[in-house]
Amino acid sequence: MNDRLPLNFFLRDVLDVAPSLLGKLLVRQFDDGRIERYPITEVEAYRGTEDRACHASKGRTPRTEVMFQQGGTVYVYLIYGQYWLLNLVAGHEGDASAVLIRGIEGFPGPGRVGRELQLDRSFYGESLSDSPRIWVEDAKSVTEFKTSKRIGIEYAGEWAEKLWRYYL
DNA sequence: CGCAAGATTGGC
DNA sequence: CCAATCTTGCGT
Repeated sequence: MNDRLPLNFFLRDVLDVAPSLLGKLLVRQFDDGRIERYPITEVEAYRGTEDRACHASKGRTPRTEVMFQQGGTVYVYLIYGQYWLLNLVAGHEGDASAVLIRGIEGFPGPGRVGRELQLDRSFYGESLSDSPRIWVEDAKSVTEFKTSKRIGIEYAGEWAEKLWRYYL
């Protein structure tokens, strides 16, 4: 099909939004007009200021600001000075939660996702409802998926134990 | 203003 | 196992 997910899809608890994104189509229209659709295969939920693994746990900063706003937007940031990681902000204003897109069909790994989609700083705050270059389309719901602890956040103490990684 | 650490990846 | 590469938040 070809329908963009409505804003409401993202205005739910991130623990509902994250697994719901599995199998959905991440769509990117590049500068040359080319459009690619990638089924989402792996995600992780980062939930609010309490979650020590979530960047929002640092409070409101220039970098985390978009997560504190209403969901349905893009949160990107550069990691290790090399990779732009893609997150989709979830929840209502103040929830400060987001879903990290860790893998899409053909491109496993958050860093590879950002590279394939040619992301950069300009995507920060982009609206998934209006953007002409990035959005998510509905697809047949996934009935089965796995969960595990989130990757690379050993510093988060008890929060590192949460099974908030969802993958096919 | 300096510095250590980071939701990673790829090469040795 | 470890370097690459640079932004960010925090301490001085």
